[in-house]
Amino acid sequence: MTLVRTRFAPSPTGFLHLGNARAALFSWAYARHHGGKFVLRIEDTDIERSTEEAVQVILDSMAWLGLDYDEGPVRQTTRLARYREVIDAMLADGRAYRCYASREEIDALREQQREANLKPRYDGRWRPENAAGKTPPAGVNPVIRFRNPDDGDVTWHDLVKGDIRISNTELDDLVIARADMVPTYNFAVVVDDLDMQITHVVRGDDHINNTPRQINIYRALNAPVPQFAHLPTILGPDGEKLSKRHGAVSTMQYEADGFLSEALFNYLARLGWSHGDAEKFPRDKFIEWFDLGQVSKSAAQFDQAKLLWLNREYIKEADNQRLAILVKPLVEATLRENAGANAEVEPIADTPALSAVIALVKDRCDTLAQVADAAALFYRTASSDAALLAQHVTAAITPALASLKARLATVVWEKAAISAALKETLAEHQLKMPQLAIPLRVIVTGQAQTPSLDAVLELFGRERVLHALGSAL
RNA sequence: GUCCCCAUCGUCUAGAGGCCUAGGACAUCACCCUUUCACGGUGAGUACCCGGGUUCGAAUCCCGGUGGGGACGCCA
Repeated sequence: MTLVRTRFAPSPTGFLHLGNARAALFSWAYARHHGGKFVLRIEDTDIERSTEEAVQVILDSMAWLGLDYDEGPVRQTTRLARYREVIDAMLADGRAYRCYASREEIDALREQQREANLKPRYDGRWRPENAAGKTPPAGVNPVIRFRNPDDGDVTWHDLVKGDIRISNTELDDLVIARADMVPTYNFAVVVDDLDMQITHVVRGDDHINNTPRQINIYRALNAPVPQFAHLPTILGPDGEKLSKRHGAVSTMQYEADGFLSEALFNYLARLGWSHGDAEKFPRDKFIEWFDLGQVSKSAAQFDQAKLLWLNREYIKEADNQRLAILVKPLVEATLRENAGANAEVEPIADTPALSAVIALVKDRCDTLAQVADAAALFYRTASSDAALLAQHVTAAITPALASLKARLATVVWEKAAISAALKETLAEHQLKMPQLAIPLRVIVTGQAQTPSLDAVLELFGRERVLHALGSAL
């Protein structure tokens, strides 16, 4: 029984969108489930577009989601000599050859084929047998092409999609090294997966069409072919493919938007994979249950509403101290925003304790951003809203408010006693709770809707409540 | 255009020939609870793409359409 080794091999050319993140997640889970190893490789052979920032984003995203790797990150640009070595060997015995065709020439060929309703394919014009009489044009650095088999089929049993067969007549001699000798994707992956002894290649199904080319290279290298598992695409809310230029959102954006990483983890795990009726499960259950056989074959549409539901669920059960740490900067940002851009805003007060505030408000929040908004109420000086006051604090209710104020001045300051004071006032003035509660909310908090009033008053503190009542009456 | 992949409620999915008058979850709607807003509880509606086979019997197997997605780079 060979050890399972999987890898995640993103290219650092922008942010890591959800499709990539899920490929990483499934690849990671497969290795973890089987007690294998998970390798991170940075595919940075596209030197033009690869950036250091993008590498960092990949690292950050994986760390946030808790996808730990056993080896790497290995950068392809550090392995150039190795690719060169393999290419030289292939060149030496004709498994690969130099092609001197210019880009313009190839473009023209493709154009011509498209017009004839043919699939654009390289025609083998610099294959040794065709180039016999030709002299390489002076000053042209050739690209290296892989000599693909001319006939026969390439077949493999995909662990997600099942048996797939593609005819070699559909393929052509692909470029494996650019004119500057930097290898291209299809070649570098094979050499890397080989050298890193990857046993299971788990990746997006947009790579299905690359797979037969890669299998042919494995064969040319006389190397064992790994197992392949091609995951279905994640579609955006509009049913379009998620891509960097179309509606895709960076994984880290979800953190910024107030999602808990366990919620995104769970959502991504459940998107395109299932375990019976299980909807909400922790990461260790996912590892225990995960297998490629349960991955669905068809593309899945991203559903923000369901992610929000999971986020709400995880917020509800999250430790309040932990939430307080995550939410504090958001509350301060909200206060700063309310105060105006230039205003000095001090760090939020210690009383009431942020964790206590969060405990009270979190039930009604989908995101940490909403938690912060709700919590900010307890830390800003009540901005009295004249219109709301006029609407709710009528002459009819002032006597009751006054007697409540008197009671609150002496009552023991805790929820039950405050509640009792409210009820006594109601009885005395023959009122229903909403008749008193809403004006009081408006006076104390500046808004008509808040969590349970007794709890809100308790957290606001006697001083602030009496002060607010004093200025309103 | 050529090739490849896919097809169950609006969405994610369960379903491996009879257990399916198709189950769960999100969303929606209704009712209940209620100190407002929420939370919570109960319930409802909504789906097997179409057409042919195979079979005593098909959401499940086969073929053909249709629809969607992907690939066809000196990108990955």
